[in-house]
Amino acid sequence: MDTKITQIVHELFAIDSDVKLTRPDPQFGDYSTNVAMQLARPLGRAPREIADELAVKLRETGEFSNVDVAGPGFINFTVDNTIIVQAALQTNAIVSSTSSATVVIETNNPNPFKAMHIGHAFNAILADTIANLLDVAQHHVYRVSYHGDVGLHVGKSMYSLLRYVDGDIEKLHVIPESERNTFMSKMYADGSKAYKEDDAAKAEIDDLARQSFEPASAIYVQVYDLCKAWSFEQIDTIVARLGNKPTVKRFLESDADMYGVRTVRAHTPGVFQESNGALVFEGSKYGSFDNAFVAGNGRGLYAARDLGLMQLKNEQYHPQKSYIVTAEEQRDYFKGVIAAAELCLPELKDVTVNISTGTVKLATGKMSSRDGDVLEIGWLFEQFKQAIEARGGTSDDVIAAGAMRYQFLKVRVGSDVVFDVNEAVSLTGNTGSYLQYAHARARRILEKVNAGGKIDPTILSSQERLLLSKIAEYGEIVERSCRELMPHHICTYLFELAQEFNRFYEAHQVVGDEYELHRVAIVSVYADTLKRGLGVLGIFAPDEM
RNA sequence: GGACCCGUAGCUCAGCUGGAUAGAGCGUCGGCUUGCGGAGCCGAAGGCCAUAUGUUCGAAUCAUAUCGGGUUCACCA
Repeated sequence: MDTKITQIVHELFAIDSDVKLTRPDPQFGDYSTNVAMQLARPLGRAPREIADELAVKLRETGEFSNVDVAGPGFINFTVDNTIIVQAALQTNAIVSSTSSATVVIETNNPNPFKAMHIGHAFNAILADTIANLLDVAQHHVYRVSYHGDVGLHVGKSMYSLLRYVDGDIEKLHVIPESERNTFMSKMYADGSKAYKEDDAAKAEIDDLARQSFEPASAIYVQVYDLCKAWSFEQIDTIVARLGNKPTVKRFLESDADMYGVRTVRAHTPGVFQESNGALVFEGSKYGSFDNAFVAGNGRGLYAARDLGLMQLKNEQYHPQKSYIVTAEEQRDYFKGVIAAAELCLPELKDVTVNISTGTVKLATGKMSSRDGDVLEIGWLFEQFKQAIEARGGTSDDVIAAGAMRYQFLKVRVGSDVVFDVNEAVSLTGNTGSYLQYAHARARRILEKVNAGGKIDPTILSSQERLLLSKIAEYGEIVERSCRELMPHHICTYLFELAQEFNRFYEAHQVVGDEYELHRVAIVSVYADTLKRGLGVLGIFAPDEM
């Protein structure tokens, strides 16, 4: 349709224009373009005059049932019902503008030896959904995870753990699986506290941190290996519970370290400078800040490991793009690491992209792991469950996860999420539960009747037309979400879609009506579209709840 | 202090590749109700889109400045 208009503009005014059709307020028509106003300047003529001239030609094509010029020079199009119905039935035609690429994305990266909280859930859910978008865009997607299994935080946990075990690993084995997360969380918190308050403990923890690279005792190895395994089990379980798709590989900092350090050394001097024994990258020249990649004691730091990780990913997958989703605190930091990586390894140019998220704040106040004021993910599941059951519904993890995912995904990537448990759990308004319910309700109608009817364009009511037109918009919305890697567009759309359906539903009887076959067909397309959209968000669309 | 991000209704947010009267949800107030699942629908009130200047036929959207908030600034991760 837009190419047709471009063509007419060219014939009439000999100008190449970039005609984009937008969806105006329904009162104006089905589609709209402001091309006349854009042409006003180059042509030196009044926009309405140009619009009128274009409108005449456009009417002659016979493709539109109505062409209007309105306002300062908009051209509004109304198409025939047949076109609306056709478009609603062909929503899967998402044209991917770019050709398929190989893409790597970290869909979760919590550290072992620490507990997972709501912030980890946010990161994992968003990253996984972005991976879904990359899937939809026909890329070859590898979902991976990355975990910090070495360093200071390990030292802190090991300090408490070794004291707890006191030479007897059996003391860990007797801890029931259900209590491990809390236990590990406490171990880390205790070690953290000791590190801050006690100089002797600090020295010991520093040594235990060093041992995460080169263990000095058999018991260290035993405890470390067991707790690390526990952590990964825990992480995998929770991430799956959140509705994330499985990852294909787990990268570890302990593996990345060697690669990174070697690369840093190979480019010193040059990319890196030596300063008091440390190897430093002058990130301040690249919109970041000066940062040590290798410490004065020769040990690799976080940045070196991220650099090494980029190499590992490249060796394994040779991706055209590699996405890392992190909190905004790491934004400048990653700018530096990426700049350094591109200088050391030209083949990594323009590959790694850091997508930074906002922070999760609790409506009750700031979240702080130090004060223990964090929302534990298991607790959150329980809250959703209770709220749904309080409404007389039955809930399982899949439904609770859907509600949770939506809460995180509905805001623009980069915005903070203010997580109000009561609001998230309220189940009314713009929530995942509303959409899940909307889907279940539509499915229940479909259960009661025979399918096989067809939508009849000649009898569309205004509500039916609005609903079908909204359904037809699906492809455009998903395309935009994929292009921008912003899932929230889909959330906004699906909510509007469900609202449109509820208006239709309020106005029309489906079952038993003389137009039953026609309406059932509409409900069916609607339910499928809603389900598909929720699917992209990783939200399960239940048939009943 | 430097760099980056943000400031839209009482609250939480969309809208930002410049376009028609700035939209939702929650909350408030008022309707609908013998219903295919009311977790709904309809309506009302509520906005100098932080402020100022500029660019433009046209600015919530772009630019500059100011004010207010956040993040970050090497041997932690």
